[in-house]
Amino acid sequence: MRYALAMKLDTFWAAGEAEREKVVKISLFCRKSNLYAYLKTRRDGIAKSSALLECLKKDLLNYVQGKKISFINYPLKMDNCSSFFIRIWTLTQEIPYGELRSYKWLSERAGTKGYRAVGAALARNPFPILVPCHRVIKKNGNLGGYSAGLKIKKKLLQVEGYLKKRE
DNA sequence: GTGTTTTCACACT
DNA sequence: AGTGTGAAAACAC
Repeated sequence: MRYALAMKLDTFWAAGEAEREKVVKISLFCRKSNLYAYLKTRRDGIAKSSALLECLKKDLLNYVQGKKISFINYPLKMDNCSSFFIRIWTLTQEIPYGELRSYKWLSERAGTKGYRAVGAALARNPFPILVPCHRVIKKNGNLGGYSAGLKIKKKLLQVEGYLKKRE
């Protein structure tokens, strides 16, 4: 059975999907209409919610209010993904709350010079926030990209205290 | 600043 | 098996 839950997180929206006590996917949207469109496409065969998702919702709501929540203990469904992607996502999970790392740092950690391949792996991260890819930015200090839009990346960095406000 | 090269995994054909 | 494309980096002007 597959479960889904949608929620408003301060300035943006999120949907979570779970399956057998594992998180399958998190989706972030900057507009409510995008969330609705997304839910519409995957309505059939999805039950309302689950204990795991309710717990996650509570944590996420606390997180966007500035509490130092760790998502490291949430079981994530990463099988059927390439081992390279899994390695990158796992290393990303090790970045502590309140710290930034560069794509280069992640590459070296993964033992590769394929900086852009690392970016591609983060671009397809199915678990934004839980796998804190927003803490990975460019070496020169620019933000790099974000799958759900830079606006949300900025917001998350703001929540964790890197950015004062603005932009 | 801009332009070019290096670098790698992945999705295409 | 070959080609193009990135959420990058380094180096050259």
